Amino acid sequence: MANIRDVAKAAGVSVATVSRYLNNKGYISEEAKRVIAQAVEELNYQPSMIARSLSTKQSTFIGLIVPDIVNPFFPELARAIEDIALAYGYTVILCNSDEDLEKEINYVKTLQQKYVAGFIVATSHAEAEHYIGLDIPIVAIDRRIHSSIPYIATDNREGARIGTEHLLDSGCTNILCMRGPLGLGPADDRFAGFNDAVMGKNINTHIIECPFQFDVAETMVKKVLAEASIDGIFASSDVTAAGAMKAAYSAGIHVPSQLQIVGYDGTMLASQLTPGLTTVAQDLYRIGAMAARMLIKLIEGQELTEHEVLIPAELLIRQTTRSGA
Amino acid sequence: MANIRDVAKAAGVSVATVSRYLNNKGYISEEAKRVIAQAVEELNYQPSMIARSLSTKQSTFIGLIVPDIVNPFFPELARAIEDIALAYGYTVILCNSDEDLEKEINYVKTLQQKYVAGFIVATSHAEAEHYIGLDIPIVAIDRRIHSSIPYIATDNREGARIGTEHLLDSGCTNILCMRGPLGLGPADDRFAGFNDAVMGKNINTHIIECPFQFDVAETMVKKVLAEASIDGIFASSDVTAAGAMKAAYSAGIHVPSQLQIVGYDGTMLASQLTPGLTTVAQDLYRIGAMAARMLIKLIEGQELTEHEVLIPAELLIRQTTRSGA
DNA sequence: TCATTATGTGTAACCGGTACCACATAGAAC
DNA sequence: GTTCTATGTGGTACCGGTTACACATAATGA
Repeated sequence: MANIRDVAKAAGVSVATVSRYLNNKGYISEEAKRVIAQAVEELNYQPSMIARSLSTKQSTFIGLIVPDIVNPFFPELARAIEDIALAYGYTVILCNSDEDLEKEINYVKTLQQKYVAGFIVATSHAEAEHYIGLDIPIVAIDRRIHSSIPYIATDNREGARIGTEHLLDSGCTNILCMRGPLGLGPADDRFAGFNDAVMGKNINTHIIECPFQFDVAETMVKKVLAEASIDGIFASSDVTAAGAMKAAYSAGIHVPSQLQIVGYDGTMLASQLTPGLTTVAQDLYRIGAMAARMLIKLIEGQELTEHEVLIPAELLIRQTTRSGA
Repeated sequence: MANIRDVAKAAGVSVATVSRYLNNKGYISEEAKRVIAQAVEELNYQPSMIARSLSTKQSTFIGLIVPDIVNPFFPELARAIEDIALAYGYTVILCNSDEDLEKEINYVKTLQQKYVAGFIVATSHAEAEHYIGLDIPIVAIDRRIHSSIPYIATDNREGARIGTEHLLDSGCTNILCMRGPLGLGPADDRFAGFNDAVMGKNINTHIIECPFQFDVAETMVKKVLAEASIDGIFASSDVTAAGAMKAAYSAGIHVPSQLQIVGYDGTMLASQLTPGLTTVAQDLYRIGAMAARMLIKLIEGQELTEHEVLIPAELLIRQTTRSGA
């Protein structure tokens, strides 16, 4: 592969001129532009990003840290981030942390060695120290890491309130709330939103804490349905809602006539279930895209206009609730 | 950040010695090891992979090109690849091609500039020229690119045969085959497997060509169900099977008592549907992991023992077919 | 007319590693 | 005693870019 000196020689100019040409920096005559362009063409020259990175100490890699890309919540985020990154000339490095702090720290370290320009982090365990010390731009998605780190998420509390309200409007009076893990920001927020909705109303509520896992959700809900009479479920993710649907099916309980279910996230999964899952949709693409844009701004030294952004959620009424049937 | 010269100075040795120490190459005295290790520790030194890459013209980046990470087939692959890559010290760059040739070529170009060590490609359009000319290791997943490029996939023909056979065994006699796009390797193979199974049997078959998209599948199946009497569907992906389930539900056709459905892929989606989707499972993790291992072998200059690997598929019987009900 | 500024280009140090080569020493082999 | 080999270390060119600085020349302003 040709390098910049080959191009300079072929064009009959110095490497500095070629470099200026490539970066649109400083003065270059039209004539120089012409001959360089021709040389670049002839040699099929492509500048080495590695060499450029070494010299400028900058790079065009963005590290994306997610708990597990297999969770349907994350591919949509990743997709958005990748789209924006591509548009701005960045590439995305995929990291699965498995919610494992050590793995996460390790990743950050490794990627620093590789001069990543910044991180988008969709996982965290309050152990913010590992991030705030870094002199690399970071944007947090979904879960807040630290007040100093820009943060983008859905307005989970309001979203959960809307979703629960929908169950209420559809006539549910015995509601099971499948809240997410205690201490996990978004899960806590959604639970708060659920409470906002039922508070003061004459509603029987059952609360269970359930991880964002299909199997566990199915098992837990099966048990609850056997013991209590429930006519509505607010699940704090689509995956756990899917588990609840399965449990209802096994128990011979018809959805939505006997039991109504509202999920959360608005992933593909929700739309592909039968019956279609009514869900509180996060605008995942918008969140991802916005995070990517913010990160790139930070990387390129621009000021952020907003430090924390809450995106409104939208209720997608489908067939697991009666108004959608 | 400290560099290798700082370490050398602190340890009172030359950079060459430090470099040898870091790479476990050549002779180093125990004493030298000790002082260098100490200096590394003190300075919290981390070698720059960028500089190393520039010098060695190698890197530890693997480019993963998929059509769309949002398709539930790919996250599981990506996950496996990432796991293996991490274990061997590589990092994965995520690229969504959208089946767009230009985008794909562009990606390859960009990543070459960034010195990726190799590609794992899960997308292709027979336009293999863009890959075979590259002097970078490539491994193809799922879809064959060219005979010169190592290829790993499920034994789709046999998998489809097993899946179809299962419908036959469960008593279906009017079977709809939702084949994937014509000309797409795995889709053609699966269709061949379907034919292998029904050939010579006294079965009515209906064939439709259906892209791997939920909505399209739902619409197409709705139409077929309205016009013909079908008691079994072989879908060549879980996503399209999910679409078929939805169509049956809308038409008031009960699964599996009136209509049995077999999907293909064995993604999470299949297990999360209600009723659970009987599906021909690809061992996605194994495929991804194997592809990653093969690629790393190639990158590191080792010989490949196998050039093409077909992984057997496994039938997962769940509740959309009667033997699983 | 002379100083100043805008325009244009080249030289070479630098980013942080790698690795070739020279060189030193010590023990083994002859 | 000399040669050979194994062991250990250092100097420095090189990878392919960027950019500070020096140095031109032409145009502008006082």
